[in-house]
Amino acid sequence: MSATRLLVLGVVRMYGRAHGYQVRRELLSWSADKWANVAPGSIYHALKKMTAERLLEEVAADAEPGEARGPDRVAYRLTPDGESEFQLMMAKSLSEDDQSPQGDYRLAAAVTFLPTLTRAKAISLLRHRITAVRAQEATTRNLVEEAEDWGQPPHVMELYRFWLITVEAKVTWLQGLVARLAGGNYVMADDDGPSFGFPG
Amino acid sequence: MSATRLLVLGVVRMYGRAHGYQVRRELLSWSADKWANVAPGSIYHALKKMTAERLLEEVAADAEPGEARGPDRVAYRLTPDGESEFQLMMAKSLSEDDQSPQGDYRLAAAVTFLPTLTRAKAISLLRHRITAVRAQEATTRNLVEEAEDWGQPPHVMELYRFWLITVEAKVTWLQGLVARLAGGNYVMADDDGPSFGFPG
DNA sequence: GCCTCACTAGTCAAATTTGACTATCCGAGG
DNA sequence: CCTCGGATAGTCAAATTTGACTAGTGAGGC
Repeated sequence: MSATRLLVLGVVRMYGRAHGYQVRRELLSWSADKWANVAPGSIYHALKKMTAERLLEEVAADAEPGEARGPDRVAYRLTPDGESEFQLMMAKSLSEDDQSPQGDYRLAAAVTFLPTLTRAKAISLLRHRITAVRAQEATTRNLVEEAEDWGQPPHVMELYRFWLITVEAKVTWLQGLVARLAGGNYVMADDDGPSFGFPG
Repeated sequence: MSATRLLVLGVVRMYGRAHGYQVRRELLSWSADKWANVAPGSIYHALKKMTAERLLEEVAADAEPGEARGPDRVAYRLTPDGESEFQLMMAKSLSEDDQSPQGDYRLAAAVTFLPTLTRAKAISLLRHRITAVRAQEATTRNLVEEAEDWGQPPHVMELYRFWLITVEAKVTWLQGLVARLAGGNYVMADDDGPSFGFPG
């Protein structure tokens, strides 16, 4: 659903085992408080919610050498359900463009974890999205071209124009990204070599 | 703060006197549930909140001829405070680009009410925003060009690219809008002729 | 006359988000 | 030894958002 869920799940997954503050720090270091909504409370909430949904499970925090500090320190890791939910959320966030306010933040979150997918999968999901966005683009272009007759105050066309130019930009970027992926950029889950992808 | 507040305040202002369902219908007819977050509950909440803040006041609903239907039907209208708050929100929403998730929805909401401003004011506010967005554009462009060194996994650059292309699109549109305004398009608050602007 | 359907108008509990606030530990400086 | 700042780790009440649900009214069909 929300970008926060995907981000939190993804960060725990990438650490293998993480407690709340670790996730929080990581997300802050990505400035994710800016482009998604990740206030501290939301993170802890997401962790608990997903634990209740059996996507995460609590594990004893590693008592790291020489550390017995501070509060409780519950750590989390993904369950098998969490792993499939993560794959599902990635697929949806990359491929579906639900022109809702949050759509782009989910997209951005998913791109963060892009190397966790195989190259072919990533390309296929993004192509799916391109189709969807293209359809929107066409609809909006029509709106802009025929809006005059439509009984709406003329300045409303500016909104359509704004939408259109945004959507065009998105298509351009998506196509570029697909091209770069197809051209072998980035180390994906099915590549070898120095892996920046996160181990499962 | 939120786009909803501006939308609700603006719709009440444009009707002069409106009850909740009127606002809701109007906003739905703008598909504002898609590009801002206007669920029914938020609208009624905003109305009550702003009433508590003395931006709106309750007035007896016009008992329109032959109607005594349904529930309570409280109507609202702007107080003087509400009027200045509206002007303030318009100014902020148009001129400040707080790269937060909600920034663009506020912008869109404000554009909806653009003709309530004088031409000069609208142009000046938008120019201010262009400056701010340009600064962001430069920052992001740097990020894209120097990201390699930055110790981040390379695919993260795609995020920057996405941000950059979005920001570029926004600048293009803003400049176009300013040009159209400067060229005399749209009937603004200080124009005469068949006014589509909303009477104060 | 009665039933259904759609529109009108709004309520409310539950879910979520916010961000200021609490509390612990560590190291440096005095 | 004491204290003060900063990082660590998280909590919690309040604010906000969500959207399914309630309930009155009129029009049209049978």
